[in-house]
Amino acid sequence: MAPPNAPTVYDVAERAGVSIATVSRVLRTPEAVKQSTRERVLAVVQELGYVPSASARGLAGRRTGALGLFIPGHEAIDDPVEAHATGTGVRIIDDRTGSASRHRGFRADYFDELLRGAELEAWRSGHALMIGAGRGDGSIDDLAGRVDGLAIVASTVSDEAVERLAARLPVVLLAGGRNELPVDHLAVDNRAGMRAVAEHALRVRGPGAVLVLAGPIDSPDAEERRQGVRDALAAHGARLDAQHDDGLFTRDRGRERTAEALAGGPLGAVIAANDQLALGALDALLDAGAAVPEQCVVTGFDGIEEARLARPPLTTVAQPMEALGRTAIRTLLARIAEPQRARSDERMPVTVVLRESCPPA
Amino acid sequence: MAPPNAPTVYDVAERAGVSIATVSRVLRTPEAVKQSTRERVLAVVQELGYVPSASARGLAGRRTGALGLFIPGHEAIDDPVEAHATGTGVRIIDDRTGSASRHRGFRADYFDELLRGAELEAWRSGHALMIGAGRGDGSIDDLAGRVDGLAIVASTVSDEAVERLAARLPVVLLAGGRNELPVDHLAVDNRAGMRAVAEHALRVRGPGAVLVLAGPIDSPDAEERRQGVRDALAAHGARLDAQHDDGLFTRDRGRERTAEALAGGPLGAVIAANDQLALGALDALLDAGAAVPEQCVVTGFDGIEEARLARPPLTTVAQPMEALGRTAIRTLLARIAEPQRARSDERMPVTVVLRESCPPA
DNA sequence: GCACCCAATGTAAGCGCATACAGTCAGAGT
DNA sequence: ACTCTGACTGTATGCGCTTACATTGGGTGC
Repeated sequence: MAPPNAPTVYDVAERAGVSIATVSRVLRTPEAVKQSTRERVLAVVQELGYVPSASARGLAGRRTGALGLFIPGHEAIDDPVEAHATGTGVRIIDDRTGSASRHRGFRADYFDELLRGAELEAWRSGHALMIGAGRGDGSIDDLAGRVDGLAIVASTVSDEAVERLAARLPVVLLAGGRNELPVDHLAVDNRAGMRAVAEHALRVRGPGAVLVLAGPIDSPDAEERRQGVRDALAAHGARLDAQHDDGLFTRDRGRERTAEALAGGPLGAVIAANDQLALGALDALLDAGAAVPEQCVVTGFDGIEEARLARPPLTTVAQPMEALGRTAIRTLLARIAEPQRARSDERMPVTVVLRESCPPA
Repeated sequence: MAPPNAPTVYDVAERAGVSIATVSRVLRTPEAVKQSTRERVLAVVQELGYVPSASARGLAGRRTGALGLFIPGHEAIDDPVEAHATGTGVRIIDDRTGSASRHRGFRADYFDELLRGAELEAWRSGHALMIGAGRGDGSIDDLAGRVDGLAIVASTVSDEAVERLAARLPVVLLAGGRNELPVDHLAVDNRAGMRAVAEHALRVRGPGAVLVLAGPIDSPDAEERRQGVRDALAAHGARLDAQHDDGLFTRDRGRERTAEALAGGPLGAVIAANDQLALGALDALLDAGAAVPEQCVVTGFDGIEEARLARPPLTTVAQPMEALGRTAIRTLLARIAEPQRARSDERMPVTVVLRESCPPA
């Protein structure tokens, strides 16, 4: 069922009555081979089911023909549906409320599109795409040995590792605000996007206080968004009665902090640094019986699918994930083509998506 | 920024004052090297930022250390949010109803988990995971040349291509009912799952007719599910007044057919072969003012996220996608370890998830 | 003190392919 | 008829690593 008898150039060459160089040429530079020869060789290739070894090709050609994308690792699995998968037969569970989340949120919503964009662009350029998920610097080394260029989602790997890798192959860093490293950098316009949505929220907010859920203090992205909120607050006149929370990027955090704030008085707006926090805020507001958006408007950031499907649909700032993926690959290709070009530091535009949770004025 | 000066074993060996064989041993079989030597070599590896070339290793070792997963290709991109991504700055759009879908449904909901499972398992076994998306037999050849084993989602590649590849390396076919090919096969228990959910639907159905949305006639999966419905109908007494539709797997199809059926009289149950169809049925029922589940119950199949978030939440049969991914890799590893083992043909269990659209009795 | 053995390391031979370089040969030019 | 040119094709080398086999040198047992 799986004999390790893969044919090589030698087999093809012998059978076609040519040298291995000709076989190689037929595959790499077909126009350099006489048509009759080419056809004969291709026929043998077909007949033998010959597939060139990427290893040999990579070694001889000093390039692997693959590009890498390194994303944060998966969370542990803890899924009631999945857990069953070890048994047999059919199991029936009661999940009437649809609460049995499959614990994937972040990954599926955020990275799948990135991956799609990257893969599409890699394919266009004739490269394969190899993805790796962050599980320590070791795993990225493994990836690095297999590719001609590497796109790394920020915060998955230490700065030192990035620098070390960058000395070996083209690297582009994705997202994250930092860009002190001597590598190409690609991010979204967190600050402007956040400012835009925050200004809108402040403009249409209800009568209560403003709550800012600003996210982790050690996240460069969160920091830029925080700055965007400051811009918006400043633009709306000196000091607002804004409450502020620095913390996790989780839905639970959003719910807790919003509930706490509500205990201190009515809220007129919740401005969250990501969609998870905003969804948590929605949870708390609905629990407390506060009408969204009539009494309190809510905004998020990221544009995950769950925000769209929330009730009410969540106003947010959509990141162009697919475009990010595409651009990351393009940046990589540009550097591969021209190693000495100036370090790029691109910002991708974002889109404020106005939905029911904070509708147009 | 990207000097092509990657250090090799020779550099490390020279600097550490050993032979390249010793360097290789330190990395492959550390226990075979004296501790003092090992430490000296590792120090140099660290210092030079040495990363072994996967190509050279693959060529010399006759294995790439990578496994492949081949999934259906991406759909064309047609996304109002994404389309903006070529400009700059911040754009604002009005999507109050949350209808600006990002056109990813299938991919994100279905394959991300598969990918996660596969990757997790590959990582555990010390393999890298390479994913490829179906764009013709050519692209899978490219993948095949890079990996030690290949998991292929059925219906992405022709049977001939699968056979050809299987002659070269271990292959496992995922999903799909067919299994005539001489390769390992892995699927879910479509029939039993469908029978279980259909029996439940028939048991709790409303007073109207039963509509079966059976999916494409050329899909092996759909055929198995169709059989499951037949089983359920038979178990519920000979002939039911069931209407039947064979066709696409899309939401629009579900909506259309359900609307047509409703025009002919009230429905008591809609049993769909996948979640997209079921969601379409929900659309049509809500349009028509039919109460779900009071008047008509609805069931789907797959367990995509959107089913959980639908209103009402959709009763469905969840596939253990992550477990499928894991098992696919395990199957591959088993065959790599023992090429002559018997062809495996495993069925994974499914979970009927009862939600509001067809609640427990 | 000598033959032996084993642990540690070195030597050398490829792995399958790309490619620089060296033919070969038919037709063009003189 | 002879050289020259260019289109094709063959020869030979090496990419960076793994690994079978050879070598070395210190114990061990007698």
